[in-house]
Amino acid sequence: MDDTSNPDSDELRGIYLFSVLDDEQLAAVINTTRVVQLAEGERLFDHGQPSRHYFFLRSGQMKLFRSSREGGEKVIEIVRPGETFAEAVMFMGKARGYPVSAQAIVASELLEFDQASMLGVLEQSTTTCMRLMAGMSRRLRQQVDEIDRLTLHNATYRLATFLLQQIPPGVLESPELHLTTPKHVVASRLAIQPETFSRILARLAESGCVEVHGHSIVLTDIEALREIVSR
Amino acid sequence: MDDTSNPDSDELRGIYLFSVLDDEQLAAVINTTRVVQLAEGERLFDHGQPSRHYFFLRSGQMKLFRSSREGGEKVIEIVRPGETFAEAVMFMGKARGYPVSAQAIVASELLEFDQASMLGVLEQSTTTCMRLMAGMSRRLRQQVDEIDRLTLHNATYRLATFLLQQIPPGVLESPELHLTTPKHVVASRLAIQPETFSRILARLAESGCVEVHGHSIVLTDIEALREIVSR
DNA sequence: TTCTCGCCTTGATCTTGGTCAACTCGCGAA
DNA sequence: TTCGCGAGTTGACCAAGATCAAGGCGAGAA
Repeated sequence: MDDTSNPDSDELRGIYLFSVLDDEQLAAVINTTRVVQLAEGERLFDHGQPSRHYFFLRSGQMKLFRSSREGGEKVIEIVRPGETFAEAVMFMGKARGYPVSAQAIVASELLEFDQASMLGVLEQSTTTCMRLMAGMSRRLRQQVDEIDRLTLHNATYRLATFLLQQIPPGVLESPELHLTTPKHVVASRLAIQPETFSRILARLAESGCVEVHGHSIVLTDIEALREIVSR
Repeated sequence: MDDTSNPDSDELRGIYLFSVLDDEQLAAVINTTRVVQLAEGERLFDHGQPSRHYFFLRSGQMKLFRSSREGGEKVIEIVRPGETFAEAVMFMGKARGYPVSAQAIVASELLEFDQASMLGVLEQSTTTCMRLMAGMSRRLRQQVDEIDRLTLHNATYRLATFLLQQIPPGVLESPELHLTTPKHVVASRLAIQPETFSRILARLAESGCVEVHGHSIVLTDIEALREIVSR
């Protein structure tokens, strides 16, 4: 499929939120959908900005983050192609605006959906409501896990957990991970400074858990990593 | 109203999830509702335990928390009378179970609702779906705020934020707060050790922001607290 | 009343991870 | 090819908050 084309029914039905909609409902969504192209580093929206849209990432990579006045930045989530984000925002009342900022890590292409049209669909389709609620519920649980890691565990634990999560499903032994995200962004995702991230990774390499060659990380001793995480 | 009685329609309609239900739907909910009494320190459910119910706190106080293997504990939320909790869990699939543990801080009385009956209601009432989604969305935002505070701000900031949030609406000047929760639980809520909590509060008292007498805290200089938070 | 048990406080010390600074490495542009 | 810049790494040092230890204090029981 042409990557820069307008969306068609098939593409939208592949998105979990729209998969059960009938043709008419789908048409209502498509009518208010736009394709958005972002260059590397470009902002999609800012924390606090009134929210009218939610998004589907077709290609590229986005980060959702919070900033502090002193210049600190915490990446809340890294969005990968095929994922939606900001769907949950439409119930917060636009007064409060987006809870995070969104920026393209690399050049990205997105579909921009209208909140109002989605609300109309939700009124008609409890099934879609259920799907959305399931998605929100999953995210809620992830946030609790994140708070758990931030408060009950140290930086090494968080990094080890991250590495294990990156293992593609089905791979059993010594997988080679290719970081598609700059290390300093991963560090922020894990609430670690870049220097500390580098040091911890070096220590893991020294103890034989991993081998690092630039963006490639081979998990040579998965059991040792699991040991760190289960302790 | 008798505090230990079974719930009636009026009480349930006061709960945001049920306020728009018709008599028949309400009856379905009431049929599967139980009153639960907990003594101080008693557990309601544990992290990971299969979830079948969600709850409304009639009286008392509950804490929702995560534990680590080493004995650490992080309070995710303190539940006060009139609030519901674990509503969002019903979409996660019972396989995963409750994302936190729940324990009574003081003797408490709750209403226990059945997830299955609620799912039936949601199928029929998009309005109720909307309410539930609004509630989940609000919680999602709160969690992002929490992650923000944990990663981008220090312990003093978190404590000052907490104190300002405790001000009853309408009070403008030098409010006197009565901690209904043990300080070590508040400390855990803020991801601070009890010793550090005590020290920071002492420092705030010394600098004239607050006056502490046991469980009573007078905010003598709200502006100074706001200054800490807005920096 | 006195005893006792937790909660809280305070002091001393330690540790993790942050900060500051210097340097390397690769890559794209001129 | 060289230059320049940004990402990453490494070292030295620092500080916020944790940990360990010792009392104090107040509420409930005897």
